[in-house]
Amino acid sequence: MLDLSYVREHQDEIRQMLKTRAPELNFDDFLRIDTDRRTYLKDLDSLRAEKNKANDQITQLLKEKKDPKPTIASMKSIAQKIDVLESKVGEINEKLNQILLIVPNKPHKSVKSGEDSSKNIQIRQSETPKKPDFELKNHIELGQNLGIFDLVRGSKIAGSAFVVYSGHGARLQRALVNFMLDTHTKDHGYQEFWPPALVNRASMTGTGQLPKFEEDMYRLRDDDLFLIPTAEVPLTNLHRDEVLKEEELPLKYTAYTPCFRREAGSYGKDTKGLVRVHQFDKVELVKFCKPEDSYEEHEKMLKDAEKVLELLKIPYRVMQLCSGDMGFAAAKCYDIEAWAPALGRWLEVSSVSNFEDFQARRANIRFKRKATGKSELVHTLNGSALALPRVVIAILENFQNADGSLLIPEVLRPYMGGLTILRKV
RNA sequence: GGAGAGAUGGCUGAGUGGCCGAAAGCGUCCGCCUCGAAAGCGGAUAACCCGCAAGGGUUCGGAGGUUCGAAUCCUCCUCUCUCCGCCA
Repeated sequence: MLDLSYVREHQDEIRQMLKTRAPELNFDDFLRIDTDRRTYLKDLDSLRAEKNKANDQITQLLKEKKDPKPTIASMKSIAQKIDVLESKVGEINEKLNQILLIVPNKPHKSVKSGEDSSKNIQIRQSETPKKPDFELKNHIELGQNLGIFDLVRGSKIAGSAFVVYSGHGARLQRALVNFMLDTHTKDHGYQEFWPPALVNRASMTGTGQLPKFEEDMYRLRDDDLFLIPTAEVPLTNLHRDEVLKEEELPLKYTAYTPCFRREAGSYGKDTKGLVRVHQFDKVELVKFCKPEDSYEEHEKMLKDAEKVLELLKIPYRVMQLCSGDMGFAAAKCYDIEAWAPALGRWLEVSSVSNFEDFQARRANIRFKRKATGKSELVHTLNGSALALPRVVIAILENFQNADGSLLIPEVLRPYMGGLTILRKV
């Protein structure tokens, strides 16, 4: 959510931003509603001041044992006027808030403007992926041959785009989760959490999934709960409606959770194998920090996420997203993409975003600044580190041998009971 | 699922119709003291909205209602705690 007075004072900038990021929004309507609201609010304030004065008079009269009847009568008529105006203001507030909640964040000045991913900028690349001297099998064939996951049965027990891992594949999930969590807690100083996978409407609104993207979420209608699409939601909402202490910032949190995405409207895209599934596992990083630190913390978080791929020795590149390719709530975003040689594609395995105060304003997350004694909104950041299925794809396709066996990345071996190579069953 | 109790500032907690934006304590900040600190003493300290300011307004879990007037009374909702039931 943007700051209303900022919007008011930077109309041209916001109008320009909405053109690319939310063309369906009628900005003039919005401004008109805002003006109306301010007019009514002023009237309401002065009426209330009158009422309060009358109220004091009544108190005084009662104390002096004089007759308060005439003052009570005039106060009654003021109260009626207030009632009318209050309901009007209530309606307007509702309208304004509804709009404000679907206005996307404005990109940071370092973000290039552009329509889609073609305008993204490559920041760096770990190494040039090397071409093997044998014919590569894709991850689906490898996975099936090695017996580590089963899409047909996933589809039988849940539906299409659900997967069941088995045997060494199941253990690989566990290994990846533990490896990633250990890396972030021991080497990068994040505090570990194990949050609920179901959250309420307020939480989903706080991080920006609602109200705009309700269609993309799995929802439990009877209880009005939502399956989390990412651990960002519960982790960020840990501090919803809280005032943090300046000296405890930045807070660095990490969690493994399953993630659930309906992927409504994306049928036909990436339908192959593990690239896009409805339920997947992910280790997430979340930070709360002071506004002046957020861009530095953003770069650090990116490095923390990259480190996982470095350790796994998976080729990757870092892209900076252009304005049109960024998510709704982000002010700046990097994607990390892992190389999948058999698919011949870079696969997004992480998205590292700085939301500035966009989520903090929605979720009311503040900190008390010592120098001023005032509370301010924090900046929130998050990044995947990493999403598992595409990492599995990258491992399978990069570490396969000519005979169809799979080399286990060195850092994972301790988590796989010392297993170094996975052979056909 | 049933019965009862509760929700007040950064935190704990008093307040049962007007003198309450709210006692007290903790915490925090400033000053005194000290070589410095601790302790002690004195003072300040909720958030938000409108306004250049003076000032005005809103907010006691949320939404309605009663009343001239609600933290306080009534209704509904949410959450927390205790007991019972069920259960991994």
